[in-house]
Amino acid sequence: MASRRQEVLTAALDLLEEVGIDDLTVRRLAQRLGVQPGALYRHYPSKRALLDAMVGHIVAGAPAPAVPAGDWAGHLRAMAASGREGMLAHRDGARLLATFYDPGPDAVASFMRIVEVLRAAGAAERAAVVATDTVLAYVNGFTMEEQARRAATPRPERDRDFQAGLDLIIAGIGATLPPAP
Amino acid sequence: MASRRQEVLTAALDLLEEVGIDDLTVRRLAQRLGVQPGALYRHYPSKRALLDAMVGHIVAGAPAPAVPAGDWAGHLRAMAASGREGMLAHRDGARLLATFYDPGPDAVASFMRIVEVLRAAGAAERAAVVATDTVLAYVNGFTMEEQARRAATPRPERDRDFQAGLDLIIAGIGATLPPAP
DNA sequence: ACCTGAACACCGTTCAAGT
DNA sequence: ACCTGAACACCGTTCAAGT
Repeated sequence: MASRRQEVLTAALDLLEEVGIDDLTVRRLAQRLGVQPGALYRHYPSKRALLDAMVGHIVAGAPAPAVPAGDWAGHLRAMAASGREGMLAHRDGARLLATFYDPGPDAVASFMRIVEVLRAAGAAERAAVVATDTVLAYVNGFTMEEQARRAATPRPERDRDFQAGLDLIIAGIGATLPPAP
Repeated sequence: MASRRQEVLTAALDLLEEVGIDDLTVRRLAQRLGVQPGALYRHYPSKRALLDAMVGHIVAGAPAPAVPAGDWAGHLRAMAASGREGMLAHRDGARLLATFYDPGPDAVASFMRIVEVLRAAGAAERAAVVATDTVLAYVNGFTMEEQARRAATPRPERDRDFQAGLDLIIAGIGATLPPAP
């Protein structure tokens, strides 16, 4: 069922967990698959292409949960949480995303969905884009730093701090919106 | 006057500008200095140490400008602007910082200064730390993405968007502070 | 369709030896 | 103090040839 291409990708994701991105090597991956290094180029045209596929798998694996239609803050929180979760779920996930993430049509679509939700709440087009971009930048910056440090602080504290910063941004966005009916 | 160690560092920073971080190689650097690769290890114990020194030079080169004592928002803006500026001033600056930045005593001190300014404005200790961390995460996340895209949008627009997002966060922080006398 | 064998042009790092 | 020469253990990638 699983194509050889799939198996290579899965092995690469496993290897990432074991050795981290710096030691994720074409040759090591080949060894783990019991194959010569050059053989992998049948399945992916370059290491870069493999890393792109890994990133695609990571972002696809963190779908935003359903949120009530009118709840713009809930949408923002859901996007933020699923973005952070997707990165934290994999060793060096944030660095991998930051270095190799090229937003595909799905990412653009989910970005636009958030913008629409904010527009529906009364935000002007530009304000909605700025707000969405700001939350995104915060999520990436926070998670990057969080994962770079060697987990000095326990997870519940980090969750609390993440939420606190996000609430600050959401409060700022809320102040620019017309009051709810 | 300039030590050899300094000259190596300067050459490395020049090379970064020319070829980018991915092609910044010990061997290329040696060639540029007219020297054998191994010779560089007299001056820096490892490539990693060299990169750390480059990061130190970049962060030191972006000092925050003076700001009126009571102006907490001005302090936040100054920190944000100088952080972004320092990264944008060098090719791959954001990626370099994100990957090799280990905050030294200077960075901690300037972080604490901002926290103090917020405390003086009436913020509780934790709220002040959260606010400072949030701005920092935003700056890093925004600049990272800004530099990753191949400068599709012109600089003035990017400045405007950066400011707009920052203002959102500052508005959120302001809402948690007691009103100014 | 998938892999081997073998090469090519590179890496970072070490270390005796030279001046 | 600084550098050479030479090696070591690696990289990513290509490609004819095999099954």
